[in-house]
Amino acid sequence: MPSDHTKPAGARSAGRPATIDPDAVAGVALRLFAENGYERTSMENIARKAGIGRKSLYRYFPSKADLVWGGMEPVVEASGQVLENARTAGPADGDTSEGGILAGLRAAAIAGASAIPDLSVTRGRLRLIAERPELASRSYDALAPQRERARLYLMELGISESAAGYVCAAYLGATFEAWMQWAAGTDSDPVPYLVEALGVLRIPAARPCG
Amino acid sequence: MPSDHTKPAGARSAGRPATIDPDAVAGVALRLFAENGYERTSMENIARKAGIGRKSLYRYFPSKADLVWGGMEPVVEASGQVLENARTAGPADGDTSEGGILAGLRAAAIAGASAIPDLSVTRGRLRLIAERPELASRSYDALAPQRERARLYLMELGISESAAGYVCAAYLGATFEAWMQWAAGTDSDPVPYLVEALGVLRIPAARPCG
DNA sequence: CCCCTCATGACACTCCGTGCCATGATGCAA
DNA sequence: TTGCATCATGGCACGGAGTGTCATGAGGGG
Repeated sequence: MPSDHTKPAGARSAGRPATIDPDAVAGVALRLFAENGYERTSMENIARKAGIGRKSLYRYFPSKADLVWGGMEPVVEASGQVLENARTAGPADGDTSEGGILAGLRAAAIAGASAIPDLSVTRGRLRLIAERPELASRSYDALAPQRERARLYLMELGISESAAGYVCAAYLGATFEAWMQWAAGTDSDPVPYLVEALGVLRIPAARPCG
Repeated sequence: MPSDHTKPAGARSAGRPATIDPDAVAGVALRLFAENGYERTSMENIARKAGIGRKSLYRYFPSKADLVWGGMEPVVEASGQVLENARTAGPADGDTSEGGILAGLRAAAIAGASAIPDLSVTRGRLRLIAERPELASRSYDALAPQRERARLYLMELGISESAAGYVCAAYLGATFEAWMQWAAGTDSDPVPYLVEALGVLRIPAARPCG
C-alpha cells in the first residue's frame, strides 16, 4: 500500500469505515493556503471548508505543516526504500568506491523524483514550503527517516560513523536545495537538479575492512 | 558591538534605561529547561522565575526557541564576518581553486568556533537542540544569514548560482552535524569535527571568467 | 522643574495542539 | 434479529505560544 500515509490506522475490516478522504482534505487546505495565505488560514477554517470537525482534521494531519509536507511522504519513502534495498542486498555486490557510493545516493534521489504523483501539485507544495520559513525548517524532521537510512547505507559500505553523519547531512541539505531550485523554476524534470546537487558531495575513503 | 543580540533597540541615550539583563534571563531559562524539561517549562514560568513580566520576556526573546538559539548568534555572526571579509576583499587575492575555496569555508567555520564564550554552556545549548526536533529544525532559520553570506562568497569566486546554493546547503548541513557530534561527546575542541565535516564537500569548477 | 522618551507589564485575544468523552455507524457472533 | 465489540467522528475544555493595545513609571534632557 504505497499511499497509506496520513491514514490513522492500518486498513482494518471491523468497525465503522472511514468516510474522510485525506487527499481531498489536503487539497482543500492547499487551495485555501494559495488563496488566503498560510498563516491567515486557520485549522478551524480548513476543517469547516472540508466539511469535517477540527478534531477529525487533527486526527489525519497532526499538525498544520503536515497538510503541506504529508504529500511529500511518498517521495522520501521511495527514496528511502532504494537505500534500504541497497544496504540489505549487502555490500557484497556493492561498489565501495566513491563513484559507486555516490551512484547509490543518486539512484535513491532519482527514485524519489519518480515517485511524485503530480508534478504541478508537488511544485506548489514546495513553493509554499520555500516561502514559509517554518515549513522549510520542517525539512529536518520530514527527511529524518531518509537521514537514518542513508546513514546505515553508508556505514554498511565501510564509511565511519562520524563521516557517515557528515555525508548524510550534506546529502540531505543538497538534495533539498535541489528540490527548492526545481520548484522555483518551470522545468518539468527535477532529476538534473538532483544530479547537479549530488556533485558537491565527496565521499571519504571507506575503512579497508568494513 | 559584538553582543547586541536580543537587545530590543540600539543603545539610545534618551528615555528610561533598560533594567533587564537578557543573558541572565537566558541563563534562568536554560537552567529551568535542564531541570524540568523544555516543553514542561512555560514562558510564563520562565518570566516569573526571572522576576520579569511575560510580555517583557517576549520583547527580548521573540520565541521560546530564541532562548536557546540566541546564544549561538555570536558564533554564526563571527563565522559570517569571515566570509564577508573574504568576499569584499575581492577575488583578486582569492585562491579560486577548490582547495582555496574550501580553505575559506574552513576558516569561517573555525572562526565561529573561536567566538564561543563558554564551551560548556554552548555544549548544553547544543545538546538541548539535539534532543528537541523543533529546536534542531530551527537550524535552517538560525543559519540563514550564514547561508546567504556563503552563497555570495562562492558566487564572487566564480561558482554558478545553482552550484553555490548546493554547496551552501551541504556546507551548513555538514557543519551543523559537526557541532551536534561535538556536543554529544566530551572533547573540548570542536575544530577537528568541523574539519572532518568539511571533508565531505566537493567544490564544482568555477567559471573561467567570473 | 517639567516634559519627553522609552522600558515595563497588565489585559485580552487568536490560534495551535491535545486530552476526555459522548455519539454513531458498521460488521460479527449468538 | 439482537446484542456487542470496534472504530470513525466530533463536541468541549484546557494549556500554552505568540501578538496586539494601552496604562504606568522611571529615567534623562531642556
